[in-house]
Amino acid sequence: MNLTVSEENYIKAIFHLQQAEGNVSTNQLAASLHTKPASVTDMLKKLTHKSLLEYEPYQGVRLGKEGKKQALSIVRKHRLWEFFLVDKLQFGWDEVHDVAEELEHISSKKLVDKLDAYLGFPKFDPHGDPIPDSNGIMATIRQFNLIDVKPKVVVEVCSVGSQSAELLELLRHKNIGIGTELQIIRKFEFDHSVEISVKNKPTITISQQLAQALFVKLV
Amino acid sequence: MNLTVSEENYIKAIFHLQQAEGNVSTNQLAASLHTKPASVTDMLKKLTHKSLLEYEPYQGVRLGKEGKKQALSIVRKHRLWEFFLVDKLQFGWDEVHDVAEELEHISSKKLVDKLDAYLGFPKFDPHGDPIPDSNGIMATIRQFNLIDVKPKVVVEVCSVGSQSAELLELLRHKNIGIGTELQIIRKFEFDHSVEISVKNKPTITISQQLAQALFVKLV
DNA sequence: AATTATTTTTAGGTAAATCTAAATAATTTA
DNA sequence: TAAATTATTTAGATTTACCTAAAAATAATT
Repeated sequence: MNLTVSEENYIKAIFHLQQAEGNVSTNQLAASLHTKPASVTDMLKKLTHKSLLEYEPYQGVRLGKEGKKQALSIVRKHRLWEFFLVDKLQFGWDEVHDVAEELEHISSKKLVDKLDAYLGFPKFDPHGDPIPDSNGIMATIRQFNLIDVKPKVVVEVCSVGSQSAELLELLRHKNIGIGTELQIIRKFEFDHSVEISVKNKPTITISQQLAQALFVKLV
Repeated sequence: MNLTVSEENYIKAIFHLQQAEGNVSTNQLAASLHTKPASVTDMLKKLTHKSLLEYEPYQGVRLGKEGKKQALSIVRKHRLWEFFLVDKLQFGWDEVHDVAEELEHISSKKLVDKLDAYLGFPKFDPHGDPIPDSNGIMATIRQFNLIDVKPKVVVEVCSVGSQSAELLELLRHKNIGIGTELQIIRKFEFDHSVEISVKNKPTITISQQLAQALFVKLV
């Protein structure tokens, strides 16, 4: 099933809007895609014809089985590229979205799977959203990037960004591992470093790079 | 100047066909782009209107100043992505072209420059073609990837693929450096390893990975 | 040089993805 | 529930990048 960039963007938008409730409305889609309702209706008909959607005129739309599969593939690519941009190319976590919007449409499955392996099969992207694996399965508990957590909050480390030797060494040195509880003390604007307290011991400071590699959940 | 994917493909095709002689013909372009001459004429008019080409009806076409700049930018992206795929994602040098054809159209300049830095500012892609730098300047002497050189040929090492510590250590161990002369003895199909003789000493065997990291010129 | 062959352009048409304006269905409100 | 409002669809155009077929320009050949 080969989709155009435009078709992929519709599938992705429906996927994101569908999350909580059932059907997605034409107007919601038009707003989300910065297009007009009439254009949406056209595309819904086309994608329904391709068996990607379940759509009844005037009743909104939801993804069909094949549509879900396609959506997960696009989301997987988007989030893997975001991870790559932050972890390898030193982009800030807040400047990767637009580039990933372009990269997610590169079609090679082999590329995506090799990228995934190269990155160490990360489970969460730099915004804390789960990355579907090559079978479309992803974690359900939402995690946060440590750098996004507000001061005073207590969190528990769930996973780390990559399995690189350098990162693991640094974590051991700082006594941080999966399951470690820590409290955010304060954040410094200048270099985005974060002051934390691990297991109620004296505070330490960790760099922006390290904070971005830690995924946590609220406790 | 924002170009569509199709426009970029025309600019790139003209760039490659233009290399030796002066003007590129409509038929040449049609063949190269797998399209029809009539379509080419349409696009040539459009790109001329955008001041990218110098085009006289029936006289063929060549890139203008702005067209050259755009072409170099596309070629730069294509070759950097090829380098990335081979050097980081472990693609074979012969399976990267199609994926790079897609990646070269990603527009972010910041992405390309960061990728360049991440790769260690390589001067040649995995096929030995020079990679333009961010100002569009590239090496003029054509180099070959060692893995492409036929048995019996004597070559001189010109540059290495990356500056990684692991690669440099391996090269020191094998007594290979910039300027080293070596002869290709034979190549093994099974694992693509290459038997070579360094400075007329007894032969040694180098892996596919190492051979792909070495760029050489004929002596 | 005149004819033939080739190349290139023009003219008119198609499919994808968009648009505006008008018509129709669904929902809300008085 | 009937009218008013909102949401959605239909109808008809537009733009981009293609196409085919025919006309025009250039090049090759006798």
